[in-house]
Amino acid sequence: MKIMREQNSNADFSRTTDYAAECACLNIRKASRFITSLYDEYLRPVGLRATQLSLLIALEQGGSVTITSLSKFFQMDRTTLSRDLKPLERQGWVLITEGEDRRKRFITLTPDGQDLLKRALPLWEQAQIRIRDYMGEDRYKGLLGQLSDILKLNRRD
Amino acid sequence: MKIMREQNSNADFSRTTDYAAECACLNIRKASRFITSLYDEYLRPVGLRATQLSLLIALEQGGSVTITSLSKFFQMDRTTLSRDLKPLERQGWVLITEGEDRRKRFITLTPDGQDLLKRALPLWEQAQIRIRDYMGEDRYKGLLGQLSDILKLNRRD
DNA sequence: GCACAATACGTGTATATACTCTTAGTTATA
DNA sequence: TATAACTAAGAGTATATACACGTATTGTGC
Repeated sequence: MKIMREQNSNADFSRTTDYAAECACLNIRKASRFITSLYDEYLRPVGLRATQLSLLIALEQGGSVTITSLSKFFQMDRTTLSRDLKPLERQGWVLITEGEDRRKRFITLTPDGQDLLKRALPLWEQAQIRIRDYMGEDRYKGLLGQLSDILKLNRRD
Repeated sequence: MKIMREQNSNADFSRTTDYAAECACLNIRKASRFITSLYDEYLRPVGLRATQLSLLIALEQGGSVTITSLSKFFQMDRTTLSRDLKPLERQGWVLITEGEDRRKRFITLTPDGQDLLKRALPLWEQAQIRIRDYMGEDRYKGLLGQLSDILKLNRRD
């Protein structure tokens, strides 16, 4: 009986095309999942995730910063960043201390965190090269440009 | 004392530029966060998140499908999809039933789910228009093309 | 028909994400 | 100076994400 048209794994998503091909959100989330898993894979030997590496790098180069300022840099909710820091603190890679203004908390990279970062950066470069070589220099730069364009829509400063 | 160079909120991330400007993962995650929050904002009146809307649409147009086949369509881990469905099931928007092959579970959109979808789609269109108008038709299409290029790197079929 | 491989799925665990509400501390103002 | 407004952060809750491991079911080769 042809009624049970989809009672198998070869589902027909063809009519989904409009949405699937046009939705910026769906497509950027798909790409984000994939890219993240690729970077995570490269970073696995040192036990870091992509997001965590980005935090360590920002801390190494930004010095001692507050949670709110770091969250602005990453254009990320403050409470998200706060929770992202927890595993890093537990592992002893970052240190969170009180400021003179006792509302503020300052985050600092520890020596252990710096060591880890030294080991992680070459792995990051490999992932970087993988994507760049695959896409080609021009398309890669184009992508980065467009991603940065999108974020400009968010500027409230 | 100039030692306390960063003991304030105006942290200097300038030297982070190399990484921040070049890392595909960081930039796509930032853009993904922003785009997602934008779509979520438009969808809030109907109590749907962007990811959830994408699931409902796929189900409406794909019919009754298994978890694994749906996860492949979204290029998403099977267990992630499984958990994404939980809130939708709890709200009565999708129904999960056993197949003849008792390993399989078939997911179907309920009438309530269809109603919700009808109310949600116009909101999705508004978000869609927002981004498209901002970027311009050409850049928008370019972005979608590049996101889809990235995913081709993942093809193992 | 049975042993083994392959398939489909769930659970446990951990990170990533953001909204709402609350608390504590600081600054501005009447 | 007392109070209101503002700023910085935490906690509660809920969704999104994926890996490792385990279990049940089905298919296959002999």
